[in-house]
Amino acid sequence: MNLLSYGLLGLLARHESSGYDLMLRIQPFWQAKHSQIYPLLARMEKNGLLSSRWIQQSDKPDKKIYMITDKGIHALQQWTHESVSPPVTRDEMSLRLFCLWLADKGSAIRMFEERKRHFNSRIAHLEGILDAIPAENLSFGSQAFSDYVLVQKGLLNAKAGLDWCNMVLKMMAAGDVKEEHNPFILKN
Amino acid sequence: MNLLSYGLLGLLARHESSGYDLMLRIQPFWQAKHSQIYPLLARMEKNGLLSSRWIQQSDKPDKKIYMITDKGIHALQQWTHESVSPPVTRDEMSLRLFCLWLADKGSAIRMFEERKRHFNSRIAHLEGILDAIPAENLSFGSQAFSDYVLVQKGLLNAKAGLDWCNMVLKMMAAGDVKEEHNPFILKN
DNA sequence: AAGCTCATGTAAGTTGTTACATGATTGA
DNA sequence: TCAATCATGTAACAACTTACATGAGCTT
Repeated sequence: MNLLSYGLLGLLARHESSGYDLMLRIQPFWQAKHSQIYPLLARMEKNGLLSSRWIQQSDKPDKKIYMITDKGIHALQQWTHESVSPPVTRDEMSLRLFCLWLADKGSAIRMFEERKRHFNSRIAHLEGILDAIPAENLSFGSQAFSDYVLVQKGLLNAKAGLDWCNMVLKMMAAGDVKEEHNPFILKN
Repeated sequence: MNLLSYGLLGLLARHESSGYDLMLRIQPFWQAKHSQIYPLLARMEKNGLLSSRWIQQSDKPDKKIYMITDKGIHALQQWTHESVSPPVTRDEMSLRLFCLWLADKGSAIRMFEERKRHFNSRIAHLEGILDAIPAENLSFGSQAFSDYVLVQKGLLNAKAGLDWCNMVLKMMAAGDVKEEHNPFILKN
């Protein structure tokens, strides 16, 4: 039982869905390809955490719907009591910044503009999800509250990233203004 | 040549260092264990991107110092021209939030408090790095500018995460206040 | 005496990516 | 007609983690 499998279990605890659908639902919060998800679901079913049935569709390909079992619910609740491991972020851009000093300004600007586009589309996507969350009953035990909290996590993060890009672009535009007079350089 | 190897190349372009030191230097921005770094450095040396020499130490174990070769510098500069792939974040907490609605409030609060501690220690660590960056010559081509930008990236991110934790904790403390009157629920 | 830091490596296992494989329907 | 979406799977490979292995010096 790895972290991804608990994520899938958490999604299936809300409502049954196909592997394809799970892949799409988990995407914004945990990147996983279908080639990782399908075998994992099969293994989880073999271990009795899930059950499945096939749904025939006339217009689209048939699909396999997974649903969580009592054993699955139990495993999920056990997991809730364990401590959470710290986040792992692997961002090529961080590594790129190690050698920003030997890059030309033009390609640096393009890199930050590209990252701004990334954050803007992520913000748009998450705000779309946010709009779909029912505003009534946003109290602790509700699924809407879970969703709200999770989407805000991504949203605040993406906005911080966007702010950072804008800060850096302004600093680069300010050019060779001496740092004593540069309003962008703030230690704290 | 994977992303991590470019990261190591970027660090070695500044100054030569040991595998152990590289592991520590890369840690705050890309989590990698020594067991991944040592074989990678050996492979990079075999491919002519790095060279190495042993340094004897009397008080501590001997160490192997790697330095970047001309071929390594060239590879690094090539990489600078390629497009940057989007960040990948794997945070168990996001998955945990999928099923926040079936957790008890007490363990939820503990989870957020733990995450606050994580962000606080990360902020303290990054501010330590920030203080070591020379404030003079923070203009584009300098290593100090690279460092400043990179540390700000992590810092703004951690601060956004901390704000998010505090927001959620306040929402939970507000309890069953109806959402129309709850000042913490803001769409946008 | 026990555990941490420094220091380098290997072995075995898990996780994640890319590519292969198929095939109908819908929209540009 | 070309590409995308829906839908499920396998195979091969790359990336990453955990555990094994060693050993001196320093701190509690």
